[in-house]
Amino acid sequence: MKSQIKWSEAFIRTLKETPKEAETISHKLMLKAGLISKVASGVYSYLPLGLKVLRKIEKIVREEIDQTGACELLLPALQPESLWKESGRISLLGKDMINFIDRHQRRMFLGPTHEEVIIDVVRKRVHSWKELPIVLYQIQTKFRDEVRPRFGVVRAREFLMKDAYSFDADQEGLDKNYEKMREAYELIFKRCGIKCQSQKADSGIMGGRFSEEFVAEGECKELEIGHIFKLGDTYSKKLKLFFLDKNGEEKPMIMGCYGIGISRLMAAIIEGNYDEDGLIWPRSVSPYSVLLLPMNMEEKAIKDTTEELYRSLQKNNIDVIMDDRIISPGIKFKDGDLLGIPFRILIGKELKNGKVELKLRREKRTELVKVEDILQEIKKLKCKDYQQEHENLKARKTTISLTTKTQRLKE
RNA sequence: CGGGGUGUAGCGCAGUCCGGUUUAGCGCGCUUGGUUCGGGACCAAGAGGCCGGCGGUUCAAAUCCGCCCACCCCGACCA
Repeated sequence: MKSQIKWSEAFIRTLKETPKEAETISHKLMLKAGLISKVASGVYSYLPLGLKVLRKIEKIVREEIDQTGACELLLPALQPESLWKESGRISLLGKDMINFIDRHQRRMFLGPTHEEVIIDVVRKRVHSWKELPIVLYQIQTKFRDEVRPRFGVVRAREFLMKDAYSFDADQEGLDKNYEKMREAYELIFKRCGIKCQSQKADSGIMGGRFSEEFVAEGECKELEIGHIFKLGDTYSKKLKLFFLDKNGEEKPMIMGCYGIGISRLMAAIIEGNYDEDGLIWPRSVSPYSVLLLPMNMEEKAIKDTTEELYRSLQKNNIDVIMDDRIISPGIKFKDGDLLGIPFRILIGKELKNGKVELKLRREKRTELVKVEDILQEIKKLKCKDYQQEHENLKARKTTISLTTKTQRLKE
């Protein structure tokens, strides 16, 4: 996906009026800014801008989950009934499971979750305590025929999810992996720019002994964006996921599973970051970092400077979108605000003084910057993000060492 | 699934109660020409609708009746 683009060539269609189907902020803004397009109730297309955000979120999720030592894989959406008969969960999930009969008269499901499939993968190739622990994850589309889809992407029938599964020889192992995952979650949500709380939860259809859900705070009141479970040996026993321990005894693996609703996370981020003019993306997930806003592309000096900045930002690996449309400025301002790109560089009347105007979407203030300094200025501001990243890294190390200490104390 | 609501042009709406002056309008958007150009510009001329679908009542239906469909909201559940 292009990290720099001309507006005229991007497939961006904003809406001046909000479609009446939307009532919540995130739903309204996603439609207005042209992030998504509804296909059916609870079924959405992600337009280029929306996909860009989704990919940025995925990137953060991958980085943090990889950091825990988990390995990414990709499981099928299509699942045979036989596996589900083994786990006995068909009646539990009930009508939420989308199913059909294939041409050979076999019933197939569109995966609402992947415990059955991942266990099948693991049980076919892991048989010894020496191979444990194992932690696997994927980012994939889930299908659930929700009774009542709502709020756009918040509760959809087809949605993107990160789901991880841990396999351990014993409860202590599970506790350790669970803890690691929980720490990763905290970092993920922090990096995505949302405040989150974890709380004990009902394990629901997942079963197991213990679970916690991560709830986004703020106006989206209690939106659950992540859930982690200590599953124990329930699934292992049913699906015959056994291994031989040190004494040669056959034992069920101890499992945990960990989900994050990626598409829902996107909605949660919006709920916590907007104003009356539109979206305000946290820098980490914004579709582009910089918006170049030339007042008039038909004026040579403005056009040349804009294109020069476009190239130099590009060269410096900074995501940039250039509003090269030949339309009245008001539209550019409104669209720009609606899209919520963190940095806006306006190229206009100050150019005769050798200056452009820098504005942060989140702030009201505009700053005049010399054309030749603007790149450094942007880099400097972005640098603050890197510092934030470092702090996150430090936080990660601290929490991990703290955990280790706590564990030692327990021992 | 239970309860409530909506369906008229791409989007937002009026008209529906009380059937006929309606050739079904308005705003935005769209097309063409011109003037504009620092916060969704202006003028002019256009294009675009079996009024969600099917059936019924009637001389006559967007409007009344029946059935169906789609979508939204509240509830239980979820990422």
